[in-house]
Amino acid sequence: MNPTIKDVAAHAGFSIATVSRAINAPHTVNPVTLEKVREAIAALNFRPSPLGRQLRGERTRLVGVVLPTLANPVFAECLQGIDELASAQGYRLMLMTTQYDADRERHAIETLRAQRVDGLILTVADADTHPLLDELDRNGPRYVLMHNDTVRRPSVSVDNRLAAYDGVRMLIAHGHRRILMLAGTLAASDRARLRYTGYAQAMEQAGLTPMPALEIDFNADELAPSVLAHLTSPANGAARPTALFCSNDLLAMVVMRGLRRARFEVPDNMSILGFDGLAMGELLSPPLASICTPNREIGCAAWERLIARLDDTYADASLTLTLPHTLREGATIAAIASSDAEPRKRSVQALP
Amino acid sequence: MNPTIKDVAAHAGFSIATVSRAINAPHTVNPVTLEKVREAIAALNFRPSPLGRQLRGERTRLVGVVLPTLANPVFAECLQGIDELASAQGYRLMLMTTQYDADRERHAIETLRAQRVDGLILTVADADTHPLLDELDRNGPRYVLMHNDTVRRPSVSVDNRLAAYDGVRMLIAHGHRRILMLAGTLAASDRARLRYTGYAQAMEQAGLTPMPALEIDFNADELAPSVLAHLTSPANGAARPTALFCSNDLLAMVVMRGLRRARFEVPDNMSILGFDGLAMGELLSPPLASICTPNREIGCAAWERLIARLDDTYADASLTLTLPHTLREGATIAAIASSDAEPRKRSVQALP
DNA sequence: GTGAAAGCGCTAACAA
DNA sequence: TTGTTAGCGCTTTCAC
Repeated sequence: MNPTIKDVAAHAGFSIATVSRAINAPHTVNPVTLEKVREAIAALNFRPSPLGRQLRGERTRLVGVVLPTLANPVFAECLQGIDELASAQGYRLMLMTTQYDADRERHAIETLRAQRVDGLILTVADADTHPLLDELDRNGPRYVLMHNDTVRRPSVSVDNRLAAYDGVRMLIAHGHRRILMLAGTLAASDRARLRYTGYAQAMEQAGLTPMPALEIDFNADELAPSVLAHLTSPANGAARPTALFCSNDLLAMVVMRGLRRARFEVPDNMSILGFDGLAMGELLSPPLASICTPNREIGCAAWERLIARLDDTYADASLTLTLPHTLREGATIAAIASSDAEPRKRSVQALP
Repeated sequence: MNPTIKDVAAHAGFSIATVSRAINAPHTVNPVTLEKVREAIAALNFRPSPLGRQLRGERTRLVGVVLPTLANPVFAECLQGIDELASAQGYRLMLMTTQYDADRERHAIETLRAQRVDGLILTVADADTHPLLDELDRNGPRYVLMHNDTVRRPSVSVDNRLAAYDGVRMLIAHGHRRILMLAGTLAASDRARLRYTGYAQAMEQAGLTPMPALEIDFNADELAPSVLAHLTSPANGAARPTALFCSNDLLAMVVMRGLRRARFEVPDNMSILGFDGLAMGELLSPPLASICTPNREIGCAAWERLIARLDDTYADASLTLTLPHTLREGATIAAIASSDAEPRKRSVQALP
C-alpha cells in the first residue's frame, strides 16, 4: 500500500502532527525538523492522500463536469479549456456524460454531489425548467452552466438568439429569402429553441415568413430520404429553400454530405450556415460558414466563475456572462439575386 | 451540509451500524427496521459519502483516465466508450490530459494514484520506455494502456505496424511509387514510429525506397510554406510524391486543406491516406481514405480488461489485446499508371 | 516548536 | 437482529 503520514512520522522520528505541518505550513516548523521530514517524505515517496483531507471537511478540490456528449467536439473543446485551468490550479475533474437524457443528468449530479465535489460545471438540456438546479441553488454544491443561455442561473454562454439572428441576417443580406432552419430535437435543447427565435426574428424583420424548423436525427449516418426530398423539392409544391441554417455544425456537415451525394452542390444549389464554429468545419471543402462560439473560452470562463463563486469573490452581480460570437464566412454561402431567383451557378473551375 | 449516516441514524432511531447494514446488506436487518431506515434516508435525502467508504480502504470505484488531448477526436471517442461502461457499472471517471508531455504524464499518474483510484486507463507517448509504468507494475494501481501498441504491458490497440503496412500496400496497389509519410513528432509517439515501420516494410517489399518521414506541426493553422513546397516540388530535384500517408486523420485534413489552397487538387494531383478513421473524415469532400481504428471499442475493451484485472479474473495470459483495423477507401486516392507517370487527371465533372 | 487527541463518514469486527 | 467501537489518513485545536 501507499505510505501514510504515519509512516513518514515514524521514519522521521516526529509526530504525525509535525509532518502535517511540515507539509501544509512549513514556516511553523523548525528548519532542521523540516529538513528531516522532507527527507522522510522523499525516502518513502509519500504523497498525502486527498481522501483524508477531503474527509476532514475541507475543500475536496474536486470539480464535477457534466456534458451531454463528447461526440460533439463543441463540448470536447469546452472541456479542454476547463481541464487546462483545473490542472494548473491543482483541481481534479470528474467527468460524466448524459447524452441529453434527463435521467442521466439527475444521476450525474447526484453522483457528483455524493462524491462531495467542490463545484459543478454543467451543460444541461434545459436550464430554466430544471428542478435539480433549483435544488442545487438551495443546498447543492455551487455550479456554473456552460452553453445554457439563461438569465436565471449562473452561466457562461453566447447570446444564442442574437447569434442566430446575426447569422440569418447575413443569409438575407446575401439575397436569400427562403431560408429553412434545421435542428436536432428542439425539445432537447434550450439553445436550439433560442436559435430558432433568432432565426424567426431575422426573417420577420426582413418581411419574410419563418418556416417551422425541420428536426433531423443527425446521429444517423445518412440523411433520411424524406428529409433530402424536402430540401430539394418540398412536397407542398412550394419553392425549395435556397439556404439552410443548421443549429449546429455537426448537423450542417451531415446535411452537406447528404446534399452532395444527391448531386446537389454546395453552395451553388444550396447555401449552408452552421453554428458552433468547429475547427473541423474549416477543413471541409468548401469551408463551412458558421456562427462561431468561443468554446474553449467558454470553458475557461465557466471555470473562473466557478472558482470565484467557491471563494465567494463572485462580486459580479450578474449571473450570466455572455461571450461574443463571431461569423465565419466560409464558402458555403452563395449570393443570389434578390429577385428570389435560383442561385447562380459558379463557372466551372479550371484545374491548375 | 449533506446529511451523514449519523443524521439518518438519529432520525430513524437506530445506530449508525444498522443504517450502514440497511444500505449495504439489507437482508441482515429486520424488515420493519429496514423500512424505518429507508424512510429516514428518503426524508433527509441522504446519499452515503464515498469518501468515508474510500477511506476505509475498500474500492474507491474511481478510475483515472489519462489522455494526450481531447482536441483529437480519437481520444474523445475512446473516452465515450469508457464512460459508457463506467457509468453503467457505477464507477466514476477522473480525467486528466497530458498534451503528450512526459512531465504532465507523470503528474497525472501521481495525482490519480494519490486520489487512490482503483485503476488507470491511459494513453502515453511512449509505453515501452516509460519508467512510471514499471513503477505502476510494481506498486501502483493496475492499469491498461489504450492505443499504445506494446507487447510488454497490458494494452488494447490495433496493430499499428500492420495497419500502416496494409494501408501503404493499398497505395502501392493503386500504382503509387513515390509515397511520403507525414507525421507529427515521431519522438512523441510510439504509435507513429510503428506506423513508419509498417510504411517502410510495405515500400521495401514492393522494391521501393522508403523516404524519411516528414514531421509536421499540425497544430498550426496553416501548413508551413516550406512543407508545402516540399510536397509540390521537392528541393532536391527529385520527382514529387504522388501519395501521402499521414500518421493521423487530423494531419491528413490539414494537409488536404493546405494542398487545396495551393490549388493542388486531391486526389487528382495528390492522393492522401489518413490514419484513425475519424467519422468526420467521411464528411469531407472528397471523403478521406483512412486506416480505421475502432476507437470506441478500444475504449470499451480497455475498460473491460481493467475491470477484469481489478477483479483478478484476468485469465487471459496475453497482456495485449489487438483489435482489427479496417481500410476505408474514401475518395482521396487516385489510381495512377504503374509506369510511375504523373497521376491522370479526372475529367472535369459537369454540374447537375 | 512539537505532540496528543479528537473527529471527518463510513464499515466491519465483536458483543450483547 | 442490533449496538459499540476501532480505525481508515488527515488536519487542527489545545497542551506542553
